[in-house]
Amino acid sequence: MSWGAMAGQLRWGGLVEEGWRKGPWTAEEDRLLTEYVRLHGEGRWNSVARLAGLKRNGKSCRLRWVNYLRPDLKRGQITPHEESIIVELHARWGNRWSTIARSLPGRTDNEIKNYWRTHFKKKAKISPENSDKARTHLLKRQQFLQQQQQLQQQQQIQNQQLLQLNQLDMKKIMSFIDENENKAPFTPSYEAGNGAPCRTPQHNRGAGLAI
DNA sequence: AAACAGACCAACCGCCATGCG
DNA sequence: ACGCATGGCGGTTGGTCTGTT
Repeated sequence: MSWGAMAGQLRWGGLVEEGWRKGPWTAEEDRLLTEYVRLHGEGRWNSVARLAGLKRNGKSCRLRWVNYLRPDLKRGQITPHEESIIVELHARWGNRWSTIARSLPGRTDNEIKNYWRTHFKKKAKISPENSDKARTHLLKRQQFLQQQQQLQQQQQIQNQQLLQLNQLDMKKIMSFIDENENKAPFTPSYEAGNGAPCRTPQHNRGAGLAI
């Protein structure tokens, strides 16, 4: 565990009122949530705690999935093209981040919001005398981020290949379950048992789910 | 080498909209 | 029509990382 995660757990005290955990997510929690969504689909977030054995409230689970775990997320630096779209759409819609995010596949409202705040909100504060410094600073940082992005892209390709393999496996498992439903009970290691994969269309109205 | 400043981003909170009984 | 549960959205906070002084 990283120092950050440790600090987070110390700060948040692990368990809080009603037994819900707060603070940074662990790899194990991510795994449980991913597994839950793969089996039950998105939605019914308040059931996640019960069904996946997570000590997180529904809101926290949804946020984690939407902003971080979704397989279709495009990680890494915002491209100049995306930036121009953000600028244009912000001029049109203002701070309607989820609306803007709908026009940028793979980007979340949170990501765009953060990007806007750091790149544009503060630009107004940059005075002429220190704008050069800021520019070179930004340039160096962007070079660094570009390197990071290349690494992440490589990793993402590997992850997607892995995911495809997993999905194939899941299909096999699900068809196996279907075939054997009345023969032998399938008991995964976590509680996925009450069989209510309720993903209604009306639950997909938010930006996070729209592609 | 250490202190500091700023950028970045994950995660939380509160409010609001919607669906359902 | 009403109240409750749930989910979505925007704003904010706080920790980490990196570059600068």
